Amino acid sequence: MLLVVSRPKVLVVDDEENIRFLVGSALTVHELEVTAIDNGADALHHVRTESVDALVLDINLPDIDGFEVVRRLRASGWMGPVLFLSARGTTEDRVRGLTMGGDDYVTKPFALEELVARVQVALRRTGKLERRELQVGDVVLDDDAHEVRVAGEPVHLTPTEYKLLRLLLSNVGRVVTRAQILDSVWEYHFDGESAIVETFISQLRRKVDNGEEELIRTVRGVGYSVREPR
Amino acid sequence: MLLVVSRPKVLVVDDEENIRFLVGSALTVHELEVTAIDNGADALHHVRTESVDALVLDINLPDIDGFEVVRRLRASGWMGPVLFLSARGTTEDRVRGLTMGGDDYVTKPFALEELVARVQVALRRTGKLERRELQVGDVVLDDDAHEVRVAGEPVHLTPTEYKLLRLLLSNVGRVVTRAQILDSVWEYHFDGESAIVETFISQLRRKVDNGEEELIRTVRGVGYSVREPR
DNA sequence: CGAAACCTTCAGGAATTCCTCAGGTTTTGG
DNA sequence: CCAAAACCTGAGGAATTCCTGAAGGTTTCG
Repeated sequence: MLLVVSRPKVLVVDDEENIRFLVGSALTVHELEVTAIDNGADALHHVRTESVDALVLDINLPDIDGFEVVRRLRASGWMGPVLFLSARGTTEDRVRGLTMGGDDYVTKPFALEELVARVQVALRRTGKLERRELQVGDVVLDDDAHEVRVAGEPVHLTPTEYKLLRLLLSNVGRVVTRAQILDSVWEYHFDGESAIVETFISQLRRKVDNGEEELIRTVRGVGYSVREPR
Repeated sequence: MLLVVSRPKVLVVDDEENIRFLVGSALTVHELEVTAIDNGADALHHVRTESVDALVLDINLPDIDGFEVVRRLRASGWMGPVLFLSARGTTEDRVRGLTMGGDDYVTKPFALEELVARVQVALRRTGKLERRELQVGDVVLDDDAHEVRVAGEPVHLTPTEYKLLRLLLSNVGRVVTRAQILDSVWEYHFDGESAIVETFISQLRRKVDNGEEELIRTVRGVGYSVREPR
């Protein structure tokens, strides 16, 4: 059963088709609902009539300057976060002045991953994006805090233990093979004879498995799995 | 449902179109309600008939000198804060003499960021804008006073230490990676080999971390985080 | 210009984490 | 029921990561 939570809505405004496509794709892949517009006037109209949670906005637009777009939006009461895009050098000083506080800016060319990350940070700050958590039973893995809690109590895991638990939890109900584990947690592509997986599984169980009902199940000859919570 | 809180109103008076636009944009983006006027007479009229919480005022106006504008406003009982703009050198001495009673001045060319910050400080002083403080446990970072207090006692931080602490506190409950730190506090996009983050974390801990329960937690292999207060 | 404050690098040492090994336990198949 | 296979787990040295003081260089301010 899948509960579809309404996803945060991001409006991307840029006159370059190319940028719109790239940024739009990247954001969509990361579970955001994206609309793309190529000019300031339509963008203004869209924000005012639809609900928009965040704005990615080029400064050099064909009609209305990006700053002016934000100025007008603020004047009409829209308070959402804005991420400015600008070509390096041209407007850096102006941007710097405008982007204290909640807003942010990145200069082209930029790394898509970074841009996505910043949009997500902004959305989390405004509460539009929930925490990235994996939960099974009373074990919670919080990717933002990079912390694991068992029955509410924080439990300390080493980086490798964390990666392993993360892999298992994101495959609830499925068996993860030893090869998959080696491939994903370590970067071995070979395998063969190493008890390293067993060693870490063992440590994980000690830290995370609270006697009652075993969280990590051994599937003999195959790998390990975490059972779905009833 | 949207609750529109009334925003502080700022009047910008300058005869240069360019300045009006820049300053106006910067202030609007930062959630202030801005009106822009290009001469002294209209400015006088506006302040007297509308409600204005703060004034950004060029000294060299085409009609009435900026000083004179303020003199008359004070005479008619308007007590709001004034931020003078002046070209470097020309009137610095005179300004200095006039800006005792809570007013302030900046010389052109100025950084927008700085100007916005000063307007905000003035508005907070007069109670029109709430204070921005970040607090976790008994550590308080006061952005207006640019001051940090631990258990009530002021603690001196260098600018870089301050930025770092600010970054950590504004991401409570979330891990800030070493890369994010370098990106945000320094402006490195490159490298990975520098103990500089560790060095500053170390100094910060010495100044801010009062034995009891560690404020800044090391997340090995990832970065640092400040845990939410329980 | 000189002093003070600040930033940055470096290096030794401390703390943590990784990973192999070896011996024990459980499961499987005949 | 037995033997082999598969798995579990503790220990300890090696490797990595982090901490922190000191020293040199830079900037700021009077």
